[in-house]
Amino acid sequence: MQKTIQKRTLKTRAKLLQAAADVVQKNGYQALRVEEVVQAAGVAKGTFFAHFHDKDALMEILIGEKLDACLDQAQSVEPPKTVPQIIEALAPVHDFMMSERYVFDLLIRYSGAAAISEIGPIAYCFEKYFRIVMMWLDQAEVRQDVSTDLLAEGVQAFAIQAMSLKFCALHSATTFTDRLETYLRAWLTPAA
Amino acid sequence: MQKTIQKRTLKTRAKLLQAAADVVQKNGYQALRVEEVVQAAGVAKGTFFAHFHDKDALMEILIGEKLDACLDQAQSVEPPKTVPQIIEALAPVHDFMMSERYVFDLLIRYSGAAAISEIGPIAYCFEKYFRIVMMWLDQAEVRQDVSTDLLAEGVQAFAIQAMSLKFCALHSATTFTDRLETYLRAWLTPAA
DNA sequence: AATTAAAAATGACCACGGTCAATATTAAAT
DNA sequence: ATTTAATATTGACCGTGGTCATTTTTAATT
Repeated sequence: MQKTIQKRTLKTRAKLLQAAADVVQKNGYQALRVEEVVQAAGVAKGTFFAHFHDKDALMEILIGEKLDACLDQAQSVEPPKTVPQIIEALAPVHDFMMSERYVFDLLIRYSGAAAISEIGPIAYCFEKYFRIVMMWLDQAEVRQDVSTDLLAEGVQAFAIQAMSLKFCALHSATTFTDRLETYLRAWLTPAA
Repeated sequence: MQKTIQKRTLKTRAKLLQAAADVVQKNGYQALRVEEVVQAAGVAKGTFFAHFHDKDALMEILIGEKLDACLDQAQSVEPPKTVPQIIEALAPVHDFMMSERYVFDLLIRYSGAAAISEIGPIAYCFEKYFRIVMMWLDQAEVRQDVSTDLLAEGVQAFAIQAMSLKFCALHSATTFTDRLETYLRAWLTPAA
């Protein structure tokens, strides 16, 4: 006999994911308790950890799914060509990333998290973010002296920087959008 | 009678900090347990939380102190003028920031953490990092079309990006230094 | 020296994430 | 239909961060 997945397994997993989504819906990601999820799903606590390595693994899935949807939304509009257009197009993505401190922290923590040959849902999203921006930049009015790969990586770095500062009381005089615009103008269209 | 600080308080606090430093010395930051610290200090657990709001608050102090020392070290050398020199000068700082995944995560989490009118030790260090880099850039061979403020913020953003990717199995083909050099050349000396 | 009220220390207790040996269920083989 | 071995579920239990009512200590006042 070899490893076969029972139908029950898929059902239980679906119940857990649904229950978790419901719990998040009610009080946000930060407030989620494993105990609450298993009660809502009608299973024992041990079952949870048979399906997800730890609480973070569940969060990665939930947040990853949502972020993926935001990226699809960003990709569905007309490809932006200027800095303000790029920022506007990415707004749904950035808004979700900043929606909760907890979400932002988890995203950063798992942004590059990948065991060998097994990329996590959040790392996958960061790759997708990168690819989308790169495709835009290929057709946009930006500097041509460096590769679009590099430019796209920079956009990501600056977006994260601007989001970090958004959570900081000290620097909150400037808005996220204004700050990101300043960064990206200097990065994408230097010596203007 | 008004709030007066007893001599005992300072002594206990010093004992806790010394004990914590010893514990970190032995097994690193990640492995530190509050229970171990209070035992080494010879006080009760409750005392710990009378002195520090939570475990993170202690970590902020310990890691902040160390990072501050690294920044002093960076500042003690001849002001760098080129990108490779800047990277070399910052090496002690970056090395410490990347020394443990736990350290890096905590640094990011508290990089902008500041209650109104009370800046934390780590946020203070990020300010210091920023000021040092800004001073260097004022005298360095870099682009002049944007402010050194902005350039220094960018250096920080790219350094964090490069460090994040360093912890990622996927992108580990390129070294941290090489990646940061690519970023900073494009950022500080565009259209070359 | 005795009194006293603020300040500090204590440790039993709780919350919550995570473990694992024991039990129950599934589905393939007979 | 029965057996059987892999697979899934269970819930008591543990580790560790954090709380708080109670007790002890300090230092100013009489």
